[in-house]
Amino acid sequence: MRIGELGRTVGVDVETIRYYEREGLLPPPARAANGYRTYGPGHLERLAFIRHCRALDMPLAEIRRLLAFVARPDAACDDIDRLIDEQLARVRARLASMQALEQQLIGLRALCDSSHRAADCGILHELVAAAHGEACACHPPQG
Amino acid sequence: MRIGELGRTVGVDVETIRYYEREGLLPPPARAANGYRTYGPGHLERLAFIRHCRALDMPLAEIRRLLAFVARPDAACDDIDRLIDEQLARVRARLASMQALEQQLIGLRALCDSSHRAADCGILHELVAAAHGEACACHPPQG
DNA sequence: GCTGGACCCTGTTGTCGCTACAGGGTCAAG
DNA sequence: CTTGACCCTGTAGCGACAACAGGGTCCAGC
Repeated sequence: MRIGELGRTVGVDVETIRYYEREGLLPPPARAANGYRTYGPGHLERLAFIRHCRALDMPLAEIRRLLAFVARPDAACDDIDRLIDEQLARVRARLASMQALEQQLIGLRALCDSSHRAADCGILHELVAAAHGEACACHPPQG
Repeated sequence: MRIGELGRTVGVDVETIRYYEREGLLPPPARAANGYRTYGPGHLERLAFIRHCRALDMPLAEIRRLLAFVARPDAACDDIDRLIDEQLARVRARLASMQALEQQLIGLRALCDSSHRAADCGILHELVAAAHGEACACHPPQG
């Protein structure tokens, strides 16, 4: 199996596969006489594993840690739990800040809903007022 | 006003201010005899505007567009509305995908909650199963 | 035999929004 | 006269790729 077929099968770009190899996430495959990379089912499985973890938005460093657990099945799995918990905490923190951001944008959008000149635009006024340090819908006094 | 005072006042790192100047977001200030940058109230206002927009997670390219509107107050503000709408759409799309991700991680976490060997870890099994293309809690059949 | 196009290779550079140096200059206080 | 805070330019790094440049390889069709 060559790199193109592997990429199509797993749904990963060819350049990304080579990148994972450079980064040590995927072991270097055998080479054909012409220098082409030749992959086996083990590579396919490992790449699919990486892709799945990436779909869960895990950074490559954490995937590396997980791959180490796959290789050592006798280790305690407390660390795996902790890894997922950390990941969940990060996602939730990011979620909260994005929800706040959504509210700010909704407030800003409500200030302008008809067609007029930029000079009278509530959105622009609000942003400029913020620049003056005045109270604004985006950054109310309570923080 | 020198760069350090400007940075402290607005709450922007000194290196970031120089970066904004390089990127053309902030006009090059006058220089003192010793070469130090010398800022006036106009710079302060503009930098605060940028900072506020960045707090709304706008990419620098969009802030550039907004700054162009501030400079031309007679332009129609439809584009400003559209810009905020686009921003809101991006935030909401990201929000939806992060909520899905949170659910996937919760499902994954539920598979393992006691101390045992990695070989028996439900999380690891699930991730490996995903690598085999089998149905999994993270990527259920309906997509 | 020869050409076109799909595929493969290595290596470098670009993306975004900073951040962190390295290696120097300037200035006021002690 | 030295210390330390501040300033300068320029370059490299981050994460996770994407997008080339500039080549080699292979197979089908004419």
